[in-house]
Amino acid sequence: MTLSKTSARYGEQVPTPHYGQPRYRTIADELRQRIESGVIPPGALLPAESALTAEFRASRGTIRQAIALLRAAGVLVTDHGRGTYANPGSPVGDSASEVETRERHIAANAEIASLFAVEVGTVLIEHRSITRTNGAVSLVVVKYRLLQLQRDCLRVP
Amino acid sequence: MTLSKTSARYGEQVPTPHYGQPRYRTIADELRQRIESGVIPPGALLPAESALTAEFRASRGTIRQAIALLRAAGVLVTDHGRGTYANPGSPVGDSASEVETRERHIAANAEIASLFAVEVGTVLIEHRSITRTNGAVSLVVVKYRLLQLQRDCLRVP
DNA sequence: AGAAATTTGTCCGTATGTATC
DNA sequence: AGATACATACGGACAAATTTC
Repeated sequence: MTLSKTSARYGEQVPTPHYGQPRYRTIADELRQRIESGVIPPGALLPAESALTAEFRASRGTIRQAIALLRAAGVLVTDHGRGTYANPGSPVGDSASEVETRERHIAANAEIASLFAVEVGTVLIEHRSITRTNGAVSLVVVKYRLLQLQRDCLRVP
Repeated sequence: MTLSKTSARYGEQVPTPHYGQPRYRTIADELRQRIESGVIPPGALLPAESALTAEFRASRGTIRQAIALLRAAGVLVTDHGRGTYANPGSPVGDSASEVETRERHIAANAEIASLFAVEVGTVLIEHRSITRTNGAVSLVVVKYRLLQLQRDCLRVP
């Protein structure tokens, strides 16, 4: 029911709710900014997870989720008993972009239905892809395709 | 070493130790095999996380780690309140297909505006792509981009 | 070389929010 | 509106790799 804006700010303890951005993404953005701004130079070790836990007042799992995000983006590298450090060999370091995708079934509206030459209300697959560059949404891609089962593509073992 | 009694076999449940492969990877391999072997056909929903928890006798976090692995590999797709299913796989790309594209400027509606975090009515670039396979429309892709990128690349070293 | 401390890896259980059916 | 299912977050425990003493 679309609750009005709760004036909850981060930095304090949030029980569980994720307003707007989840906590781990906020932390990831903060860490990436530190790297891009030079606070954490390339190759330098980040504070230990236990330290980040204390600083961001988040659980270790949440910190690790944030780190995993940046590791997947190639921004960070982690060695087992050693630590996590800023990847010295990141191409631009700046244009790190993450893609978030999502698929769902939808009923075709008039516009889409006419494109596919099907009846309005026909179930289609909608594939959404949101690309964030430096944390900001830079590209949105929406794909539509028919729900028909594809007998043409067979998996090879 | 010299501790020859590290065996906490317990029969079925492993308390914490990870022998050889971590548990979540073993589970991921098992799930992948089910998909490739056809036990879980493309597009079919996987059992819910709660069900997998019971079947593999693992915690939900571990199940989710396994699923995340396959999702990153493009094997699985997850919808929020719906479920996780085997990725139907590659789009068409089968027989002769033609692509028709068009690009134009549009004003952001409420939905798109919120995604980009801009005001409704902001001018965006819309790129449409219609793919016809054997004459019939099989795929429609709509991309949205900001008209001006904000202070991204092009940094002086 | 060995032992302890540090740090990341894995796993569990629980609670609550949010989206979908 | 209720049930179901995924998402986020917390806290604790132990394992494994590395560093330090």
